[in-house]
Amino acid sequence: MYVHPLLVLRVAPNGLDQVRVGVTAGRAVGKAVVRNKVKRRLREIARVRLPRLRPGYDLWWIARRRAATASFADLEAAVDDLLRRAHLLASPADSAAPHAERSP
RNA sequence: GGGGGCGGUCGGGUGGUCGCUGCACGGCUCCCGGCCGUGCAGAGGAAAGUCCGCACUCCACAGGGCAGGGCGCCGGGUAACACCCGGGAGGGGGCAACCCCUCGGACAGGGCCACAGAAACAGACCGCCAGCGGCCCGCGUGACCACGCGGGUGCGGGCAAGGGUGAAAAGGUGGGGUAAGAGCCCACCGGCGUCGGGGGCAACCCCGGCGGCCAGGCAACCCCCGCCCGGAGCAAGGCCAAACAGGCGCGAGCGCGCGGCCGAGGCCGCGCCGGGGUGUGGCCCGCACCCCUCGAGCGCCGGGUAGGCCGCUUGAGCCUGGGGGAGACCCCAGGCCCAGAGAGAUGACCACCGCCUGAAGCGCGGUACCCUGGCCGCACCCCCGGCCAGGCGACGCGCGUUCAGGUACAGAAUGCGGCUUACAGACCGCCCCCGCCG
RNA sequence: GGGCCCGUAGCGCAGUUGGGAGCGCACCUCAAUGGCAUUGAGGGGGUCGCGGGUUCAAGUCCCGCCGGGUCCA
Repeated sequence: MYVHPLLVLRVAPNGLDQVRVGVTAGRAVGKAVVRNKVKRRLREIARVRLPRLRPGYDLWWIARRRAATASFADLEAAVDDLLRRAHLLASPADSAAPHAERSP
């Protein structure tokens, strides 16, 4: 589990040769309009980065309260920060294995 | 020009790149399924809150009643409503246009009305009034004892006008009447009841007559009267149906050797041979695993979980035109198909335009004040006053180039009719008030 | 999609035949102590979640909103 002021990222190996992504925005984020918007933005950000991700893991993005007022660029920066810290980018320079937690 | 009232409409647009959901067509792939391409469509006036009413589905139900809940002036609209329209009565706000609130019953009964006050629904505290009895005080006649008048006090009565309390106290004014008074009686006014006439479908309104002043409030306290309501909810409900468990059937050794146990004939473990089956694979061999009567595996059956499909979007539907009605609304004709997701589809990055607010800019109008010049008056000048011309211009209106900011409330989940709540702003029609000009 | 409960002082809570807004802790002042704690005496502090309505009078009754919690399918 990796934590950022805007987001929480949980990672678990899925035993497949692909990446699966889930997005959550709970009631603390806001009303339905705000929650839907945050989830749409997170899906878009994850979709663009999909081909650059290390396969074999499930990614669970959880929006925190301050994500409701964050800009799109702020969310992008948060996602990139968490991906880097989780060693999930499939670049050859970073070859360390991600620290996967037990599946909940 | 400014401010306001009522009714109604809209609530961003166009284009590009990368993406999402559904449907149709075409293509690819070995089936299930999936992929690619093209085209079309893809959130709201409140989709919201879930406060009412329906449709729909399942369960229950002969009929009636009880309990519980809701509604409550009259007429109309509607599938129905606690909604809507029109009207009525009472109360309130606003100069006005107009807006808001209330609506069966208090002689069917029960209950409550704090504090204050005599009394809160029935009466007498201070009072007012005569009568009776003794005593006290004062005044007058008179000899201090008697008599008369007035006052105080006591007793049993009459009265309800005045004072005072309170949110609320037995109608108001005037007159008659009385020991004092009182609707006790009379006139008028107000209210109630009733009768007659007129208007209105009705609630109700208007006019006239008569009657007696019989007399509080709260039913958003219980209650009474009238009307309405069976329960649950699309996770309703229906269809298909893995895995595991269950039932039935089919189903290949009662082989050999070694070891152990004991009731001496079997049981258990291991190995070998044979056979059956599953997986891998296009098929055979091979390999791995399971089983051979305490049974692997296969087939069938019922209920049905995970999961999938239907329900699921053609409907009290939308648009246009015509007609009826005061309106809500209804009728007719023609045309249209307009989201259907399933952790829940509209996003991201721009470009241009639109709308609103503010600042600067330009143009037009230009009264007051100020500056300059000229003329006139006092007349030699200054000062002062008046008139004319020019300049600067608070301010108003218009224009649209520039810059900055803003562009709300809010996301369908079975559908529909209402109610309530949130909302940047824009537009249309009618009406009211104020100011200015003609 | 339905059912129920709560909101009162800074915090935790009472408040029924509708008429006084209260209790404990905390806070302030004074006393006691050399000082602190304990203790004793006194005191301040409230849009009763918000807005309407019924009533003479509403924390209490009725209606509509807002926030929080909980249960069932």
